Amino acid sequence: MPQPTTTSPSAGSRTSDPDASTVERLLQAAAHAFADKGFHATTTRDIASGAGLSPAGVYVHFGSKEELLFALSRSGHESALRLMRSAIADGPTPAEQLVTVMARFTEWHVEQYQVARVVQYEHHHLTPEHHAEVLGLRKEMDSLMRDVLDRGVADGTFSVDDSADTALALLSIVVDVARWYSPTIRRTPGEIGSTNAALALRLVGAGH
Amino acid sequence: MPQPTTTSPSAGSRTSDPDASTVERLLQAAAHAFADKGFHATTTRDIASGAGLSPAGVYVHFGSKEELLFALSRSGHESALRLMRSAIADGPTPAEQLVTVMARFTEWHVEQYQVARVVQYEHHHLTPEHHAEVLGLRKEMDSLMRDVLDRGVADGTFSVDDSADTALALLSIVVDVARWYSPTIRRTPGEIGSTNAALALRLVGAGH
DNA sequence: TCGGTAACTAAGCGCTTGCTTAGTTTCCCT
DNA sequence: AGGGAAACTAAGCAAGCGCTTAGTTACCGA
Repeated sequence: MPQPTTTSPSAGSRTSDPDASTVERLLQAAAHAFADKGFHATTTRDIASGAGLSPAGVYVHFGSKEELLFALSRSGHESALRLMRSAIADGPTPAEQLVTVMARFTEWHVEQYQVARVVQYEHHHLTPEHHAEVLGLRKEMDSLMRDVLDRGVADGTFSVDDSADTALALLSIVVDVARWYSPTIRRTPGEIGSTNAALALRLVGAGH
Repeated sequence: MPQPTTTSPSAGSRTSDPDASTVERLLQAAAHAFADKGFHATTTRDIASGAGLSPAGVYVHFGSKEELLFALSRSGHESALRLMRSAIADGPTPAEQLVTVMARFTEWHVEQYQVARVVQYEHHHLTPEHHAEVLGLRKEMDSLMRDVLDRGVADGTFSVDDSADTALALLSIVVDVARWYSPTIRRTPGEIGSTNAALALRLVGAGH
């Protein structure tokens, strides 16, 4: 009964697009709930009703609540990494790479702020095995950012004391968006993105 | 029976200084557990055994788990605010105020990283009333930082596009320390503090 | 000396949790 | 037409949760 003709089992508080597939709706509902209340404060019943299913319906598609978190966390990390890589590939110079990666990665944190929150703040609730896998992706983000800085230092456009410290600060500015952003804020993703890109240029001494 | 002569009721995993008062030990154990696993993943039994008490012993001193979080969150916010104010009072110029506030506030996030994590990441689990009280303290932090920037812009030492955006980025760099710091890291609080202070000077265009 | 008070524990209550089981419906392949 | 797999629900189980109750111990002022 994929499309019931009359009413759905829990007419309550659906938090996901009713036209999406069941797996997609479960991921959306889980992202919504995990971002809002955190992994442990979210019940499998929250997720089920958010996806328009009975409590048992979750387990047709995912073996556990943690498996849902892992699916969300892994795909979130992968799309963040993909976005960073393509932003860097698009910039001909380190300065343009830095601006593009800061702007687009910031915009992603705003537009996908629920997924971003799960990615940045819920990954330590994964099982040790899943956590280790995701940590590898996080280290890759870090070194992508550091490599941009190192290239800019090498060709003389950037001047930074320590590229690891500076990369961490740049990522802090971006990651923290997922903490403070709320959809009630009136600034657009593009505005926040270009603000952070401009701050990045100052941090690497490329404004002067 | 404040000092049992033989063995304590739960000889298990005490996480707090056994010489401190019971209330102090409860706060320490709660800070430890909330920082490590988050508010909802922490059980009152974790806190009790961390403080060397039976599960019921918590309720002699605190009415609920949330009341413990509130006590921790409020006193944490208050000591953070006190620290910011005194750092600003100690600096004769906006540039020195910025350096001091960034260095000391960063050091606090490192040295008190368990309390800092609770302060920065657990406050949304408070009741609406308690949350509102703490939000007032957080806004005060924000405007303290913005005021430093505005004074530096006014006297010509800083050049920033938007003091609110820049203040947010500066606080992001500091707050994010509570996310990434771990006691296994070999850098000292002083080193991390002066790194962040130097980054701050670059962000406000005071390095020239 | 002794009554009151505060700090504490053993036991457990009622509820919610993650997840399972057994069964129903729908659809598709032959 | 009819058999089987897949998607789903109703009901509920065992465990763990926050917190309470009833009682014990230790201490302190009169």
